Amino acid sequence: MLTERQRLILTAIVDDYISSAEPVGSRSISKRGDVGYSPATIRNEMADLEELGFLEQPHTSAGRIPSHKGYRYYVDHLVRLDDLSKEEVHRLKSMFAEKITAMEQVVQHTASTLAQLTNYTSIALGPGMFDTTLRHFQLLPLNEDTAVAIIVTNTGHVENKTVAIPPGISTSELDKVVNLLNTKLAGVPLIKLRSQLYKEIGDEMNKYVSHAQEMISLVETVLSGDEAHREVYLSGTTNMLNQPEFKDVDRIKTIWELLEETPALIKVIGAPGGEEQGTGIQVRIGQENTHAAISNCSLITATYSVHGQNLGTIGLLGPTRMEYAKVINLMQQVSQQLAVFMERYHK
Amino acid sequence: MLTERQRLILTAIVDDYISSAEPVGSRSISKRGDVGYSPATIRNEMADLEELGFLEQPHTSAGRIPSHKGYRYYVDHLVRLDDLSKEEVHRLKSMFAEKITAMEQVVQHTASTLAQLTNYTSIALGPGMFDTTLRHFQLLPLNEDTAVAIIVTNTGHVENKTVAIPPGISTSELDKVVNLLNTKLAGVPLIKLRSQLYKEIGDEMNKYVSHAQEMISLVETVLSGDEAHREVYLSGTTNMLNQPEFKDVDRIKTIWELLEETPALIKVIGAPGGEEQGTGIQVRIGQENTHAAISNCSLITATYSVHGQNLGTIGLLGPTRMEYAKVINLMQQVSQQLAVFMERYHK
DNA sequence: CGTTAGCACTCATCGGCGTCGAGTGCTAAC
DNA sequence: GTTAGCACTCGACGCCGATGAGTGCTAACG
Repeated sequence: MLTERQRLILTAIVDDYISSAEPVGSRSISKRGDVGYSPATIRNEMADLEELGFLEQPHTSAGRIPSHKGYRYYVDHLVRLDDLSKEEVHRLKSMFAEKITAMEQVVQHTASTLAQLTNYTSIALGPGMFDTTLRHFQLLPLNEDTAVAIIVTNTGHVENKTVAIPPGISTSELDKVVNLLNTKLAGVPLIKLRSQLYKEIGDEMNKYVSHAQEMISLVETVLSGDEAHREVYLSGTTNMLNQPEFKDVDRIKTIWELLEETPALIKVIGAPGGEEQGTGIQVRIGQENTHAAISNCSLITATYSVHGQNLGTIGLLGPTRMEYAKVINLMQQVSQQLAVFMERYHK
Repeated sequence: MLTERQRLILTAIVDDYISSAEPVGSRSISKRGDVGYSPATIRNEMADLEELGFLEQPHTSAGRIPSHKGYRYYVDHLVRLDDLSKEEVHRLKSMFAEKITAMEQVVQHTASTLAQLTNYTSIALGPGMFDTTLRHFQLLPLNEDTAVAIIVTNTGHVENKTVAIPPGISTSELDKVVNLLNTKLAGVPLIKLRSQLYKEIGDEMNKYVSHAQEMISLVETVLSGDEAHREVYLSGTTNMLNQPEFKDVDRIKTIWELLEETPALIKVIGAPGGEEQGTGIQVRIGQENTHAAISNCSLITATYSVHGQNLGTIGLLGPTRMEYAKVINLMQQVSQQLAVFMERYHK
């Protein structure tokens, strides 16, 4: 579709613009050395590229900047993934070489390191509970009308919730119920927990426990909402402010409001988008993002999974003028390392 | 120190500036009606007030704005606390009328409501563990080399941490240790937990448990760091961007970096400052704040406590040009309501 | 003697205007 | 096909002068 020369020039323009943030003119491309043509020739090609929709001009007498389509073509066909710097490799390795820690911590730490290495904002979606199972359930009374309920999953995730104890229930009855739950429901996937509740232990409850109905609804309260509950970790949010495209407060504001809104964020980061050559890395450029607030941002995401089961996502958010080569490269590395870690962790 | 008329004029200027964010001139004060003097007279008084350090002039031919000293005097002597609006009262009441929930949730919810009502940024320092005691300790193996440790306090707070199990330790031994800890250390204040560890159970461990040393250091790992660990909840961070004084990106940046840095934030919010007439409300204006990033902000904090024991703090951060009357009023209400809630909660 | 009207003065803001220069598109020559 | 040359466009920048809000001072007023 594009001639070799056009690809060469487009690459040069995108690279230039990524590092300078200013419209790039024919003269500066010509001077770079890697494109051996005069400004005039380059100008002709640039006019063609603009007609084809890969470039645009902020105003008549300015240089060109890549359009979304231009970035997309660049990411899909032109970007060259050079090697990571030693520092980057070191930082990544050391992260996964640490002592055994909770899965969530690793994800969080990874995201924060990515934000530091790239100077963009990282958004990490913590592991979901799709295939996690109940490891342990506990109900600890704090006083006569309150108790704290604790759920531990096989992945080591701990959820807790304070609940009211229905009046007239003794401690021994609570214990009985908790024991019943642990023996009958241990190993059951969290998402099936509520449906299994009646099936497995409804009868026994009615037989052995007074106030059975109250107890069941108590347990239901504890379980409710937890399936959908996902942690979102943000890091490097102030990095955004370093980018010249966000020197305007209004633009920051809409983005920031999105970042504060966890559910919207989950939707944004989870949406499907352009996939980068089957590596699980997705690149969403500008309006390819579902949310208007980041329609002039690019979001690059990597998912982490175990046994083919997608657990969560790590994303990097920056301007469309993003260092795609560096970021995609980093993401690939991280994705691989995370996969190894998860395999080991889940055994 | 100031004449009645000076106080009247200072009040008018501060009020005006708070609502308009622009230097206020003699003419506009005169026109307000509540100060029955001509612009000329007011000009004379303004010159005096400036000489005394209560006002300053951005440039020669502009109006006056309050200096830090001016704000301080206003807050200490002039501010009039009018009644809260019905909506505000309603929001506050409904917050504490909710069902029994975890203390942390109430604090968090309170802070977020304050941010919404005031359009400033709220910073809440979660309850510390000063007088909380150990309610329950648990160690759940996830696989042969990892376990998740859970600590529950008498206030219903749950901490958890994933730890490595020293090789060669059986499940039954773990159980033995956990039981020992629960029977011997339940009710012990968290801050004394580590020191009591050796005293109370060192002997028994050595007697009944193999690998005693490893087990003790395992438990120590679990306990380490938790005493100092405080949750910080932010809310309404984007509200900052609505203030005209923060339309400049650089200023936002330094503030935001502070907000991202939990330990620094704890220090800032916990520092002592000007106290408002013995109500526990503290007002820190401009450079009274310990951190340079917020030297042109005001921070108003209220502490919540139980039995005279200070548990945590809720703060509101805004420009020095803050609606002191409204905010102080709200804070007083919240502080009282929180105290009642905590009393009830702690019983 | 406190208060106020009058007036000259200061200074930030804003729109208009000319200059500058980066970059383009077109044409003609190589 | 490539490139030098050139006229043209247009945003950025700096320099006015006008405008107007606000001041400080002085003199008059009750």
